[in-house]
Amino acid sequence: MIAATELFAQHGYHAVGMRAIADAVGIRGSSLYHHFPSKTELLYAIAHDYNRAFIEGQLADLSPNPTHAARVRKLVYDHIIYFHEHRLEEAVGLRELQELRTNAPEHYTDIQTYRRSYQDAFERLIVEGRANGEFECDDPHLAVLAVLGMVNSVNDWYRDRGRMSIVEVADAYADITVNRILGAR
Amino acid sequence: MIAATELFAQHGYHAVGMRAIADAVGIRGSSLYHHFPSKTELLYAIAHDYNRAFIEGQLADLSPNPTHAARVRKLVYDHIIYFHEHRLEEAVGLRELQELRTNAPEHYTDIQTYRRSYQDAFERLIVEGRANGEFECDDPHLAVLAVLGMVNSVNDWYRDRGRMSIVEVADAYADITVNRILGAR
DNA sequence: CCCCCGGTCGAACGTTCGTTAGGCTGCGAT
DNA sequence: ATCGCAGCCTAACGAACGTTCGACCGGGGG
Repeated sequence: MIAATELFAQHGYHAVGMRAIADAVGIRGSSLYHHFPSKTELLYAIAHDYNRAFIEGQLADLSPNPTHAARVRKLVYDHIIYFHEHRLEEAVGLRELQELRTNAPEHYTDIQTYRRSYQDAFERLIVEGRANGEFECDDPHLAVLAVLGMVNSVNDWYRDRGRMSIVEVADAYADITVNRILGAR
Repeated sequence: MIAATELFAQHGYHAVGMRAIADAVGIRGSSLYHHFPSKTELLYAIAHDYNRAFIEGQLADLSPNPTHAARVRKLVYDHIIYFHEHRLEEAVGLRELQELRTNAPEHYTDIQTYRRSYQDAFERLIVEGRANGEFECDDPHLAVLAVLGMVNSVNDWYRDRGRMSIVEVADAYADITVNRILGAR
């Protein structure tokens, strides 16, 4: 399954055949059907496992952080680190969702539910932080979308051999999110 | 070509066959080869025309704006409006670039040059604005990447029947960019 | 009037696609 | 010792893929 993830991430779902995936793990194409009932289900398995692991990990342990600002900072920081470590799954999970939408709608809505719960939790954090005076922010809903767009785009340009390390980027983006976009006092 | 753009945007480059494109314009698959020498070149034509039109339009008339803050605001605002009006081309131009990268590298670098010139112009604006005291911003390069990620993600969630109109979103994002991320005084 | 040629067509090329069917092998449980 | 079964295999299915070829059709210029 991780072989399929790499191939999907690199070439795209439709550009990779079952035989190519099988080659990557040293078996024949037909043998894949003993592990996954169809190519679509294989894609779903990748996207589902990845989203589930990411979101459950992210939402698990926010309470130890004393302030909402610290929680948001940790959320953004961990988000970027996790996305970088799992950038292949992420590329598949985002780019090929359209495929699930048209070929397996119930699996699509399933994954959308996960993503939505993450976005909602994030927004709740901002609303609460604004209510107790930590944040100064006109539109929490829009702020979440802006922040998520920002952090999700890191993998589009970040390269390991670049000017900054990934932890420096994560730190800087967490700063921008909390101190700038959310206007923490 | 606009028919091909719609199909590529909706289903992805590899999921759409030449015969499907031909059907959409009322001819047979083989007739397409009198207009484009190959499927790859058709994709390139779409991506190239779109990127060229967008970037030349964006960088044309910034000088009338008095301050750098006003220029950045207009850039972000127009960027979002344009991306929304041409969201199909944009989806193709971004998502299928990988295809050009592996199948037609010289066309890929060609388009990357366009995108890079846009990013550089944006960054220059921020550097200058910081130099004359309009902006307060630690890392202009990172700020550009953050802003571009933010504005490029609008089409992933924006729907015409939603809470806000596209001009309201463009306004709000321009505000966030100038007043928050760039810390305009 | 005829000729040229851009545009379209049907047919076919060889390849690859996702998927199925049936058979072989080797291991763990009974 | 025997059974069941997971896992892999080869072979094949019909369909679709990108692309090429040669022919035909219609209209504008000589």
